[in-house]
Amino acid sequence: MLDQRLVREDPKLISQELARRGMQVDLSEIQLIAKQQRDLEGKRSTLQAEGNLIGKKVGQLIQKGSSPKSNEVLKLKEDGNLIKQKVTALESEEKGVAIKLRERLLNLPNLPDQKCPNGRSEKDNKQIRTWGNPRIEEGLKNHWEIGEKLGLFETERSARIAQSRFITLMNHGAKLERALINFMLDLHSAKGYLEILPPVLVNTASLTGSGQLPKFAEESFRCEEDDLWLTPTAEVPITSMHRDEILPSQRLPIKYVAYSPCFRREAGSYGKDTRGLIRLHQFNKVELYWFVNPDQSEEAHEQITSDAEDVLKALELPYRVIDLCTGDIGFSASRTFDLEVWLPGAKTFREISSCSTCKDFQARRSSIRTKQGKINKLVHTLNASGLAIGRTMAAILENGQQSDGTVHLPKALVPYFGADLLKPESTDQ
RNA sequence: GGAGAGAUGGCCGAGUGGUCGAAGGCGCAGCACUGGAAAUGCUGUAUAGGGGCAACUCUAUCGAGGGUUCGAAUCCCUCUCUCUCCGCCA
Repeated sequence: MLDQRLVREDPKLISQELARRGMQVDLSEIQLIAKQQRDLEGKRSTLQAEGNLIGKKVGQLIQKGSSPKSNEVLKLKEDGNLIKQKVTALESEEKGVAIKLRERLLNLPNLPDQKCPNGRSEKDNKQIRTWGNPRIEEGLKNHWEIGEKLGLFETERSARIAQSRFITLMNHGAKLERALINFMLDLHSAKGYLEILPPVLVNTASLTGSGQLPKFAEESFRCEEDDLWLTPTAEVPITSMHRDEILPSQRLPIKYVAYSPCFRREAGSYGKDTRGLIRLHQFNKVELYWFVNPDQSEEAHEQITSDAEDVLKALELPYRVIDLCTGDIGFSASRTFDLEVWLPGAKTFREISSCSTCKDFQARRSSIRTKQGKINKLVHTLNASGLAIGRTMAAILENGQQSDGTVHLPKALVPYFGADLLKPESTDQ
């Protein structure tokens, strides 16, 4: 959410910055609403001050022995009633305006960072750096071909169990998924991240707090009868961990690592990535999340990105880092670095982690502040996948594939998986 | 699911119609005392919004929403949540 003070005082700046996202937003109306709200509040509180004074006078008179039915008291009561009527009217008007204002504000995305490169689509994203040597050969297989041959997962039966875009991992596939989750959690915990395992059903306030609602309701699965939603990312429950809190400045930064399953409806992506592990309604992810002092979010952004990169390095997976342009960053983000892993079978780089700074955008929606001296300031929040597990498995399969049909596993995984090679097993059911 | 109890500031806890944003304690911060500390003493210590260069000031907030009243933490209604016991259950 944007600061309503900024909306009142400098709407031009907002429309200018949103234009960098490719949005043409006329803020004159919302500015008007914001001003209206403040004027009503001013009028109302002045009136209330008068009313309070009358109340005090009546109390004093009665305590000094005046009769509650004396003319003086009756006159004051009458005045009080008059004011009460006016206040009630103003209040209901103010409430309506405030709700309208909040609605509008909740639908506006974050302002892009000054350093976020201008652009209209992913074509305008900037590559920052690359790591590793992408394996480029003809005849390499896609990860689902490898996985199916090795009996790692089951696609068709999963559609029977649930729908398309669900997967059932089996045998070594299930074990590899588990190994990856544990490996990543351990790697990040060792760096000082506090591990949490949050609820995956979250309420409407949580989804609103991190920015998924109200605008993207069609992206999440919903349990209508309970006002609960399946979380699309652990970012949602983690943000709400500290909703409505004031965090002591010396406690910051707070760094969490969370494993959670994630659920996305993937509305509007019919026919895209229908095979394999890339785009599923349910997938596993290890998420990194920071709450920081507002003046430290830029360094934090570099650091959280580098922490996510460390996973790819440890897994020996070539990747590149992309600075998303203003037209491609998400709703809550101010700046985003995507990590894209090389998939030699698909001969392409695929997003495997999104590292964003939301600055005070989520903090304002969720009311998360920190005390700096006497002043309370909104904290800044950052999140990064560290990493998406399914896509990591896809990358491992495609990068580690060998001509004999086996898959070589990165050394770092051996203690978790128990072997350095995936091969067809006779234990298949 | 059944029965009961409760929700007050960072925490504990008092307050059942009048000047209460709220006693007292704990915690925290500053000052004094000390060689330094402990102990002690004094002072200060909620949040949001508005006005003012500032000192400061106005309004709201005692789980949430409504009502009664000139006036509500206190009375009435509705809801939510928490706790205890019983039942069921991974």
